[in-house]
Amino acid sequence: MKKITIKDVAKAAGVSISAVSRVFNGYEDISEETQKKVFAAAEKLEYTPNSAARHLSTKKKKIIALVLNEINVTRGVAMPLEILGGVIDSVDQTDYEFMFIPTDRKKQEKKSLLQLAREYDLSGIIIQGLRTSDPYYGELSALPLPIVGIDLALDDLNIGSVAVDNYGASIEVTERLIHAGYKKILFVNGSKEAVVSQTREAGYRKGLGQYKPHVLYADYQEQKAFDLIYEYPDLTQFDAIYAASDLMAIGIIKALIQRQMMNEIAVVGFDDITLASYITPTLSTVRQNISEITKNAVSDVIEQIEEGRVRKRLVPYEIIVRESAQF
Amino acid sequence: MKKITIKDVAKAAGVSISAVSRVFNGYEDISEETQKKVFAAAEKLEYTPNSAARHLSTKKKKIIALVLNEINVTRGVAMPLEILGGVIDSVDQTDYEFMFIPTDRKKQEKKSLLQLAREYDLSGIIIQGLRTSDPYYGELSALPLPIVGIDLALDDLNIGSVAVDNYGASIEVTERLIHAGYKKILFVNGSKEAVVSQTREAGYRKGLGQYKPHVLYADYQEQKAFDLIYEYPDLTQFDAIYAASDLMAIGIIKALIQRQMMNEIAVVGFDDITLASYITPTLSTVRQNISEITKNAVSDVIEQIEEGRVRKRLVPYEIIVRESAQF
DNA sequence: CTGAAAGCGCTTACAG
DNA sequence: CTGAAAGCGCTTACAG
Repeated sequence: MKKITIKDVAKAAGVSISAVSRVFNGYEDISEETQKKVFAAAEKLEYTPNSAARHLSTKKKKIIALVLNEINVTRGVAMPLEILGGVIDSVDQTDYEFMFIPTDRKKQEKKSLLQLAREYDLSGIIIQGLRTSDPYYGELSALPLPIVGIDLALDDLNIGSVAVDNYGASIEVTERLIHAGYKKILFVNGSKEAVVSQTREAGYRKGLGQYKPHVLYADYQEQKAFDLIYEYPDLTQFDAIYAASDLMAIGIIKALIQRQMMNEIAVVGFDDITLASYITPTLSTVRQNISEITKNAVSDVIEQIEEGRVRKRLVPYEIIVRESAQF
Repeated sequence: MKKITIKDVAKAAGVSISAVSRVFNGYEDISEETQKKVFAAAEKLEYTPNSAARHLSTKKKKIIALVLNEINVTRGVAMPLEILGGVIDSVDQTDYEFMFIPTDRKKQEKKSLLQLAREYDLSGIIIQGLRTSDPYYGELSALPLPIVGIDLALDDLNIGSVAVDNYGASIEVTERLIHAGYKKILFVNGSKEAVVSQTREAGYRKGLGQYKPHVLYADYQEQKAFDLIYEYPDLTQFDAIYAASDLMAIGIIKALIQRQMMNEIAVVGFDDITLASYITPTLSTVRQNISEITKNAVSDVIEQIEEGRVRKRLVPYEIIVRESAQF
């Protein structure tokens, strides 16, 4: 493939490469005639400035990276895709460049976040899906770089965060269940390492008040949640099950149906994934507004980059009542 | 954020920058001692070669880009995510770099594929989600660059393609329906512009043989498919409906249930999205093996880059019989 | 085995 | 308003 560089355009337009560069960067002090010649030549040659060269020579870079951890774990859960799409759309409306950096445990061990930031001259990072046990998690506080975590509750005041109000939502779910007469509530949590898990569990415990907590862990997996409930010795001690994710709630519903106990136990999930409204019975759950989250994440990193202000932001949730739990 | 460059490492290690570069690029003719000093210095400084500088100065670039069109159209359909994850995993196992380029109509109009390729010095492109009406679609044939389309049936022998055998699958679905006694089959297609739509429809027509085709279009939308079937004047003229996507099939099932006709009409979908096995009745469909598709797409672009061989590849499908159609 | 130097394709003070 | 030149951080023949 033939390379077309700024020199080719300059020659074709009969001007210097400085002139071409200035035209492409929207400088004001360029005669209209030069602009026209440059654009004409560029168009004819299908010229685009080379990204690497531009990045290398430009002073103030404007690149926001979205670092997504473990995106391909669960088939059928489109949340990382929604986040990706949302962040892309938001960044597109600014003059920042977008960069997508998928990661996982192995990659984290090979290259630190700081190295990643240096490698690509990042201006700021939005990161999602981290567990407390991830290498990047420990690195966060020391990072000399604007950073916003999604679903990441760190006390560190230098790290931005945007998350649905997991704590408040869990309190409300629990309290409403209690008010509706469900006082023996089992909480099926994901993993102890996920920050969201901890927060949701804390809300559940808070919401319970005087009532006794019961917590099991199913690692955010439908099958594990199914097994847990299917094999649980004495389910009659519960009248409601609140799961930290819809997928686990669905596993629980299947197990309850098998055990013919769906009528005796209410089930509430979290996320409002697509499946929630398609299964039978339809699933009551807490909806996260992903596009609200991504919009804020982007505007917050930019604010952090440009003004240094760090925000801890909670995005409102919505409780969706469907067939699996009336409360 | 302090920049650490090759100079800092060279100074810290007490060698020239050439030596540092050679060590990082795995050259053989470097004394072990130099290697150790360089690695020690690099580690201490958390140095990583700057990507832009490296790209600019290196001769043979090795970058494979995944261009995904319109990723955020349908909530709950995780296929683009599966493709993304699959391509990332495959590229990770090679010495090529991965780059993600999301696009849409507007972006396509602003920057051509050729310009994109030049901007990032791409070695090869994997592209998915194109419709025949997209600007990039028309550009494909003239692109002087290794390219593999997913779900893209172009006659052009210079463009690689990997796709499930849409034609064969549609023939088999149709023929099996006929053999099972369903001879009045309605085909609900997506859009006329999508290449996959055309291929699936062709298979349907072929499989019908002597029987009469009936085709409607619902733009791959559940709601449109629902409306179409819900309002269709005389459904008794059909005994089966074959939809070009699961999502439309689900809309159709909902409409048939509303009209109390689910028992009289068999429904078959395409894709095997997660929802297919969760709805009631569970959906018979054609499964695409996404990971097989992505694996082949990556190995095919690389083969095209390195050896110039272009493949047109069909990946096997699997017909999944569930409750909505026994055939 | 090692270093000095040219060059990758841009941007941006600087001088005119 | 315009061009020549330095510099961004690397890689890679080249000479030793």
